[in-house]
Amino acid sequence: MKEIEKTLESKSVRPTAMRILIYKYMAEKEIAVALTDIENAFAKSDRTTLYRTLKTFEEKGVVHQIDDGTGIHKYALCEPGCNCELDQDLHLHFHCANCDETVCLTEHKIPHINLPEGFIAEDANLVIKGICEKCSGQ
Amino acid sequence: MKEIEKTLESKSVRPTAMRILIYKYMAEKEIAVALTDIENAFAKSDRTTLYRTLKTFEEKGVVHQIDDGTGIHKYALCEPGCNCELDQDLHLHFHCANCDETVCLTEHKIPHINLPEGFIAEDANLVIKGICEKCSGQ
DNA sequence: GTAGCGATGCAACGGAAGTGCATTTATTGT
DNA sequence: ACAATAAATGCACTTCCGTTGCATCGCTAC
Ligand SMILES: [Mn+2]
Ligand SMILES: [Mn+2]
Ligand SMILES: [Zn+2]
Ligand SMILES: [Zn+2]
Repeated sequence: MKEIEKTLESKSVRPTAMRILIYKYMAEKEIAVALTDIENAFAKSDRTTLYRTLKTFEEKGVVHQIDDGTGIHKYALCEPGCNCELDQDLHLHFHCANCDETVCLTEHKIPHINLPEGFIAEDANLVIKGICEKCSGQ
Repeated sequence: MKEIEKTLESKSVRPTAMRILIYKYMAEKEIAVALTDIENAFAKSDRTTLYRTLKTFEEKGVVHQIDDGTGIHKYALCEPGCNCELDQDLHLHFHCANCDETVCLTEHKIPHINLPEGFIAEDANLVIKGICEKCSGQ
């Protein structure tokens, strides 16, 4: 518990009760979560607060936003040392077509791509869609 | 003109007036287009028709849908020989942070990725965000 | 204590995707 | 050519999320 407070404070995020709960929820889940997921997990919660909490978390480098192609914004906690604010932690994401869960594959970085003349890369997003380990049954 | 009709018919899409117009519009643009773009291009057009036209085009392999991370569905004509229905034409896409335009880089295929044990890949989406050739000024 | 600022909660807005159903237009069979 | 059938189009409406405005609450500093 104190652990979470320290983490938040180290990223200049005031550790309010709600924020600690959200952080804890995301830490327990090992998959990317959507705003609606959190909303459903906490009966007594307001969507706006959750929305702004995630926004703050993102700005302060507590979480990173994931676009897995479903059209729904998902979020996952940043690993220690993740520099995703600087687009320096370009790991790929896997979205399961069966269970709809999305996971970070933090060990798998996006390979460097040679672009045509004139194109300048600043950020990259690579999502693999398929069947996850849980659903493939092994 | 006859050319377009033949293309559509070869993909079992009836070449109606509207469909030919939309196809022509997409062929002239060299970038991915959103439903709203088409809507604005044709003053006298109904969104539903455009929506369903794009859906038909996609199902029949005339266009492929692009998720460039903006949250807006975009579409581009399939190159001749593109097998994107079968997830066999995994080229990457480039989204310009400056002009918001998205282009297909059909020559640049998504590199093969080794996934952890148990994960089965079926599809992939790679979007590079940055500054396009037009905006980088060369 | 009180002034000030950040966090929270409620309500409402907005864009875009998607659906139901009536109408028009094209195709087919006689 | 005509009727029957199917496909395409148009209008209205819905839903889902993300987003914003504004009032209120609660902590913190002076
Ligand atoms: Mn991630
Ligand atoms: Mn493309
Ligand atoms: Zn799964
Ligand atoms: Zn550009």
